[in-house]
Amino acid sequence: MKTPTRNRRAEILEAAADLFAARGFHGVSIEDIGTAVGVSGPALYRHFNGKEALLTEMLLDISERLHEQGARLATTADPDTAEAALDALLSGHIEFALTHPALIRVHERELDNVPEQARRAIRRLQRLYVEEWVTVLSELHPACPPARLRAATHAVFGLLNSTPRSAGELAPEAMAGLLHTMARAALSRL
Amino acid sequence: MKTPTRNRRAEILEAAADLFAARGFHGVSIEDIGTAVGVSGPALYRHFNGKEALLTEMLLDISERLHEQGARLATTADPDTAEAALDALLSGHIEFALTHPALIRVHERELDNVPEQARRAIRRLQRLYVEEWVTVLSELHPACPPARLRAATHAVFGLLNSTPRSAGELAPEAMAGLLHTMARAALSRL
DNA sequence: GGAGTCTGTTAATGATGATTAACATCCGAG
DNA sequence: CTCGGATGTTAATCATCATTAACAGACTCC
Repeated sequence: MKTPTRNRRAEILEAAADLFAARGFHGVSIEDIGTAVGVSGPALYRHFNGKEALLTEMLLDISERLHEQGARLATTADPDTAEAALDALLSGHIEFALTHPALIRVHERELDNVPEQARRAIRRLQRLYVEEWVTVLSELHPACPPARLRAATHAVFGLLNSTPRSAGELAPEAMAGLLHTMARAALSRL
Repeated sequence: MKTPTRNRRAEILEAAADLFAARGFHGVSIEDIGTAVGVSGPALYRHFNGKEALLTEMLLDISERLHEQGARLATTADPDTAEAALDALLSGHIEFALTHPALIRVHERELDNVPEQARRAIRRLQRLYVEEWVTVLSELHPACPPARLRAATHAVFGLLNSTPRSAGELAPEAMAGLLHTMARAALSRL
């Protein structure tokens, strides 16, 4: 029985993400998560070392995906294509946020519940992701100081990550277009 | 002893806001809050009916302040001054977010931990606040469907409320200016 | 100068919840 | 077959917490 095992972990992570997003890390019990995947309670310890370990793996995974995606899409040293790189970053982030609203929410909110060491690793990945944006933006706004570009990047993340809050108001494609337009405009005047 | 009493409640609410913002509602104990204001634990029950009641009052207060502020600043039926009204709404919200980052954070995150009835009241105030923005925006973008304006408003809130996350990167005045500029730009193209 | 209200304090009380123990199944490998 | 590992189950265990009880000082008003 090697193959079915792969799924359990993923199933658990997915269910836990939804629950954490809805009620917060401390608002969800191990038992809740177990129930959500059809097993009950302590069974989760066969797959994770504990509740914190579960959250840690979730956040590390998200941060890695965003960072990796960012590194792939921002690969542009050329000012001519900086515009294109920014559009790619925007589309990538929007796609992720619309596809995985629960993950975005958890990523935004639960870092403090991760044990110190892992938290540092996660923060590093987040920082690297931000720097990818800053690099692209600095080509578009050479005169703008890095601190300002960083703050602007965080602000745009706030805008793009608003998705989970306004869910259902608009169709996904319309929402994607709107977010892209707004973010693009917000970043045009720095 | 009439005067000192007034403070306790405010003190408690303030300390609780900071703690909730930092660790989340379920991550903070009554004892923690007590300690933060220099009394210990059950003393809080002399001022609030319980932990949920405390959070409820906090969120109601925030929602009321934002709504009241919005109603005051958006008072404009005139398309000529819609621009000015929007600027006022922006400045007001930014001022609030920069002055009370903890409150903004709690307001954004903890609604689900409020008991049903109060939650409805809070949601109503939030909805009214959004509608104030939508009203102003609809004068600036008459062709834009309301659902889109609402989504855009939520997105801008996400941008403006990014404050707690990028704290310290920039001086408050610089941050205020940046957020205003970005939000203005984001809302110009709908 | 005492009754009453306000605020606090320190011990229960009772739940809830994370984690671990002890005890089954199932299944593939040899 | 049968041994071992992977997965689960249920019954402890041990903390942490919200909330309530019982008791005490302080200050106001009469």
